[in-house]
Amino acid sequence: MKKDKPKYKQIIDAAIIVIAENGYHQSQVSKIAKQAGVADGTIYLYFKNKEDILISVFEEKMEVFAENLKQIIEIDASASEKLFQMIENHFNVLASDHHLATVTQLELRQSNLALRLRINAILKNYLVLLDSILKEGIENGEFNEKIDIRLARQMIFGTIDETTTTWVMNEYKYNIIDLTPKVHRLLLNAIKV
Amino acid sequence: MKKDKPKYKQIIDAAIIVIAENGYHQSQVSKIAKQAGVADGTIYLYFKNKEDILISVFEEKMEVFAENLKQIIEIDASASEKLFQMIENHFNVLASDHHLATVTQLELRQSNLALRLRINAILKNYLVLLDSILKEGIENGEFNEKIDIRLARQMIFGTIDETTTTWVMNEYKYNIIDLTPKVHRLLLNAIKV
Amino acid sequence: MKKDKPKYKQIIDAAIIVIAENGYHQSQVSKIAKQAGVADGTIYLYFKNKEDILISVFEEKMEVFAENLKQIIEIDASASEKLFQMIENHFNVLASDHHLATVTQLELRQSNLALRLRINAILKNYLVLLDSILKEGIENGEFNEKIDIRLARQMIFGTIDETTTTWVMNEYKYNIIDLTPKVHRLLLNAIKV
Amino acid sequence: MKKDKPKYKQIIDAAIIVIAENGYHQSQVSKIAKQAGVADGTIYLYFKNKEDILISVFEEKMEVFAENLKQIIEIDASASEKLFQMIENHFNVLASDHHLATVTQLELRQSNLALRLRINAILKNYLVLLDSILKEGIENGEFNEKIDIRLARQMIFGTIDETTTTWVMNEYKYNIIDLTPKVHRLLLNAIKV
DNA sequence: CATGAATGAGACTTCATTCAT
DNA sequence: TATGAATGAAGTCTCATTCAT
Repeated sequence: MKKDKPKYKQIIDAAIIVIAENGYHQSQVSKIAKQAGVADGTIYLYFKNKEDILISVFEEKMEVFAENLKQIIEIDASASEKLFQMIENHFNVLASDHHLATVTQLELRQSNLALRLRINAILKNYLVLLDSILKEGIENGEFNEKIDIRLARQMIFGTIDETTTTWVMNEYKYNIIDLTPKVHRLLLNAIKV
Repeated sequence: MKKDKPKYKQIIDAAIIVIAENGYHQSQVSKIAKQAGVADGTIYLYFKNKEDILISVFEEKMEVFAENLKQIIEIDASASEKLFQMIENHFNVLASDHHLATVTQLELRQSNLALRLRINAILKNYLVLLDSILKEGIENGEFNEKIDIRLARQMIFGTIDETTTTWVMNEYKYNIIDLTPKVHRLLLNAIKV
Repeated sequence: MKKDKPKYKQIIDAAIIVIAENGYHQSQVSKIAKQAGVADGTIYLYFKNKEDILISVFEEKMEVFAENLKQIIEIDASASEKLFQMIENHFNVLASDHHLATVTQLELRQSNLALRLRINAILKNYLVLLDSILKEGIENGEFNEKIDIRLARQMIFGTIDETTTTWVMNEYKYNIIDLTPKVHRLLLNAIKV
Repeated sequence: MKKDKPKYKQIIDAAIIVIAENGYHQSQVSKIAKQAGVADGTIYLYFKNKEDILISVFEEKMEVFAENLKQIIEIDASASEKLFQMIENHFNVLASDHHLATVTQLELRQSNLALRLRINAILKNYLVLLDSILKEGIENGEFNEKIDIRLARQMIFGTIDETTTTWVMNEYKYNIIDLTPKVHRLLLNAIKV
């Protein structure tokens, strides 16, 4: 499996650094290769093309979110508590890696539509997990049974995303993790019974 | 004033069509000129450069949102009702011009960071108006005085944006205007007393 | 006669100023028109095309050199004295109009080959007059009869030109008129008996 | 070192041929690449931009003049003899490569001012060597101690340049090398005791 | 005579990808 | 596996000139 070879991760990590520091349109394959300490051609032994690098960057990192979220779902707690954990986790991961935050919130969005559609497909797994929290909350009477799950999911994701992007655009001036309780309360208000 | 000359609007409208139909990166100046029925060089009598066309597209169209929102604010109605109108207006404008919807929700986001920052500056006016609805609601006791206005604004905008983008990505399969009551109720729940 | 109309000279003078201040490649027709206080199209009522403006600039100004030189030739003086006057006159004209000096020594040389060949044709008249000074000097025994007139002319013109260009490139730091005696002595040495 | 790679010289030589045959303004990078037998992009592996090609052309070729002149200075001969050799060498190099002659005397002068200033800086080395011949002649009593070295240098260079340009403009109709004795005698007269 | 809005051809440079070593 | 030199397609913008008013 290519993904397990050291150079694969080496290139992914190099890509995040290069994109965060130079911006999407200034992140040439040669720059990524240099940062990764390999030759340009070597990139193509591990990735089909440039787009494949970017998708893989997203894939690898979304996995972290999804992994964490899976664990959160499995803990023994209320749906509301799980929602809290989810928000906190989201903020935590990005707060601990500003390069990653810049890349996912700003730079990767400049990619072409095709890439963004593929990224959305990856995101879907994350959103499905979010759905399961919502369903659980409705079933156990924590959340209002009348809410439209799809809309609620879009609200939650839209709010987290907008909050994070604003934080990145403000150059991490404040600690985004501190926003968790407020964001949680706001969203909970919207969906609770 | 250049903006009042017919060719100015002609080019703006052509740009929206070309970008919506070809995608951001396949919208060459020559294509826009052809669609507008002018020579390539004529574009540069009305716009400084290609980026200037895109900013102007956004500026011109955001004006519509902002204008409408200003009128909404001035009507004699509750803050809740104004919020409803705002959401409905947002959906209305984009539902009535799918080209515009595609451009603002998908294509323009592929622009480089510099352009996006300028677009954000334009958006600010819109967000300021949204703030005033929130303030009014808090003052007259409709909305919870404990809510953080900035967060509430990010939630509202994030939700509307995410909802609209999902609708565009689903190729306008359903009527987004119909979502207004549900979206409104959800958001209102989050902020009402 | 077009040349006698006020706008003709107006445009010629504007061209010199614009070229001197902006450089050859930054001297668009529209800039010259603006400086002359006429519309772009008006230029084409007086000049066939842009090249025609530049040739006319040269023609008009070379006329001054040639006129002066003709008078110098006609005065009652030795050939050596006439050579002195010629050098002095050349330096005088350019020293009294730095814009003109910049244009003839630096900017006009960037024109294309075709234009430069036409300029050379105009120069010929000037060189013919120089030839007549040389012939006179040889005939009356002032200059060495063995010198090759064509070569001597090239030396004299080459020296004056190189001297002037150096002065312009040094941004008129010193007074070029003061060089006249030294230049004269040097050239005279080369051709005297 | 890029300059030592075969393609570097290949491109320089191609540039001289293309410029001589098509003129400065008709020498597109693609033409030079084609003549050199490489892809357009390859040019940019060896040169920063188009201007860099032109400067390098001049640099490479001026080196020949300067190298030869250095050897001339070192030979055991009178300053007058060295001056002769210098003139002859100058004529020899250009007579043996008409393409080069056209490029240096006519085409390269159409370049913009910035490029010409850089070319002048390269020329300076050549002029410094010429100065040392003059100084030597003055010290050993061959040349008049009263001459102004800078002026004498400008005369010598101006004369050689004007002579060569005239020859090129006359399309090499006569053998410029044959002019050496006459030019030498003329210039020597000007500066000898 | 004068205007000035409109035209449209034309070239430098970048960079993802390949392939011989 | 790994290299890195070479490829070549593709697009923005300028500006001399025209012509309807």
